[in-house]
Amino acid sequence: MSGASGVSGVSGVHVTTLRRFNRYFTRRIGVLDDHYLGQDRPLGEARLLYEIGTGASLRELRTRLGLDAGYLSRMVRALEKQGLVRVTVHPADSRLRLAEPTPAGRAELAEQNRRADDLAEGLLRGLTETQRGQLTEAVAVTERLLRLAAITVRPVGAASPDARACLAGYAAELDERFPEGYAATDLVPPERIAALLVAYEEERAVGCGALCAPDAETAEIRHLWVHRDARGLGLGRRLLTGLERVAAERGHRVVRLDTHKVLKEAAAMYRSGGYTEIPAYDDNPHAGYWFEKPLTPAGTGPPGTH
Amino acid sequence: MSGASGVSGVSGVHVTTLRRFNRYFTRRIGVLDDHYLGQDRPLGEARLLYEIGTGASLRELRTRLGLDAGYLSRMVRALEKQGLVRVTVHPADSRLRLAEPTPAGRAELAEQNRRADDLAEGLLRGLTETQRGQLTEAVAVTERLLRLAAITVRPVGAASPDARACLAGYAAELDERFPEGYAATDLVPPERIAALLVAYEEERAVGCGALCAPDAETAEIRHLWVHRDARGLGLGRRLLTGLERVAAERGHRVVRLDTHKVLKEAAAMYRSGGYTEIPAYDDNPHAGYWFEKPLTPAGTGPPGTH
DNA sequence: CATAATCTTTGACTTTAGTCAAGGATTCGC
DNA sequence: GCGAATCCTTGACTAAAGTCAAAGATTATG
Repeated sequence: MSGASGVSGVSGVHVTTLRRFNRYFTRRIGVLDDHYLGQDRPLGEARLLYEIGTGASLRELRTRLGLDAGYLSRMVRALEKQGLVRVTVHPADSRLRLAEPTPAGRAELAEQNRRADDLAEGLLRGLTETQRGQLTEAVAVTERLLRLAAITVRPVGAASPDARACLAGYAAELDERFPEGYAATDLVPPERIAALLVAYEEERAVGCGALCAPDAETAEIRHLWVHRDARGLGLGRRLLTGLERVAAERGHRVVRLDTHKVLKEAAAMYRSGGYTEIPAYDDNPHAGYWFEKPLTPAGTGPPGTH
Repeated sequence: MSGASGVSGVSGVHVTTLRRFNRYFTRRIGVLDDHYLGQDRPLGEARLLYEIGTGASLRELRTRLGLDAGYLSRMVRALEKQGLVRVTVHPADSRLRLAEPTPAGRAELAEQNRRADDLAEGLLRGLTETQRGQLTEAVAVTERLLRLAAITVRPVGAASPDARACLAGYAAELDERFPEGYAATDLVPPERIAALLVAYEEERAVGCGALCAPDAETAEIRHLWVHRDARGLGLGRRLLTGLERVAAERGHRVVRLDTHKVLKEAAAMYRSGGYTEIPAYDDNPHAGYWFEKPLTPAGTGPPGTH
């Protein structure tokens, strides 16, 4: 029916299988879901209540649900009239409104949840325990890969808000994990960052990696970090190879990096990514391993995803 | 958040994973899909055009899409006015109307298809070839298990339309596969069928199996069949065990069956299901193997899915 | 501190989606 | 061949979903 293989190099089998699944899934599960969750309530309101969850600003809801401001305003008002949510002014910015569920709203959310659980249970009840395990496994793999596929890695200014947010997240996490702690002042100052890549999952920054250029020959990778929510997807590796490509494009011939003794997974990733351990090249008090890897000149190999 | 494990015996991990996936998938893919496929057209019309495909009766469309008759009638009329479909009277039954796409409609369908392909390709492009393979595999397993979970097996009168349709499908297929052919008159007449199970996938009969009772001691399984579209799901086994349970409930102590030399897969399934080959117990000209299996009395073991 | 930008509300719409019931045209079942 | 059932159409609605623009209240910015 549809073309066997596009110019993109994506095989037609994959496209066909994914499309068939998509059709099947949205038709069967999506429909059920909408029908049961909404129950006596218009779907829009049910979804809105769900997204409000334990509380959210209208602005957030507007972008998350992609709704018109006027439409949202009215729906929130409707939920408020039904006694399901309470709307307050944001304490710091009084242009913003915050919506949070009342006890009645929470009860309704719990009921929504119960029904969704029932739905899932009903589905699984038709399978043997072995099959349930297989389904869970397959579903987890699917989700992981779909998420990974949706993440884009882009170069970003080192002083941009997304970059700062990621670096702050990085520092905060290291401060937790390092016995000696980690201060924001331990970060490389923006002006010494030669390039910075940020990974975006649906416009949300979920990881970063910086490149410094101590000299023309050598590049140094620093602050490679992936947000907790996006771990286990293979994103660290993607950021790493992305940084290597940038370094190669800029004419560097070798890339080096260090990592803390505590971060065993990181060290393992570097080793399996072609890095070899070398003697200390600086006196970074947080470093426990130093690695380097020769770069193949830019232009070799296929163009990567950007 | 949600209960760890319901009374149903379905573990909470499975429920949670499935729900999370459902949420993620419908939000991310479903939304995209609707948005792209519809384009300038209301979703309802786009979906209708899609379901019309190369042609379909309004009655079929109505049940497939679950629409109100009046609503459907008007939407079809709208598509007709836009020059996308043509409606004709069914040649055999002039109550029925057939809708088929005009060249313009076909062009629009092709465009829909192209966009859906693009969407899937765009998704897959973010993955390595290995990952694409993993995704395709995981997605296939998921679909297979979700389908299987949705199939119900019910006892049905041997003369009911569903039963007749299945038996006709069975006969037609055997006629194709047996070198000596198979006539509808080779089927067991309805009055000699003691019980008949039909498997339903969303109200469509996709498999059957009959039970005869030559004597109080012995039950005989016949006409076990699964529709092509529903093969590879493990449905044959489910019908088989269902029939065995019915036989046990009726007090039979042994169940027997035969199968054609050509149907190697069937023989393999019987063997792995606890059947042992025995000498011919009748002179069925189509039989090549004869099997039997002792039954454990009813009431033993957990109650099964009905 | 004026001006621009942001966030929300409100009024006035339109479009989509869907329901219900009456009735005409056929076909089925006895 | 007659009544029941089936399939479709039409009229008359309702509710949900969504759009657009104007305007009020704040907050950011040069």
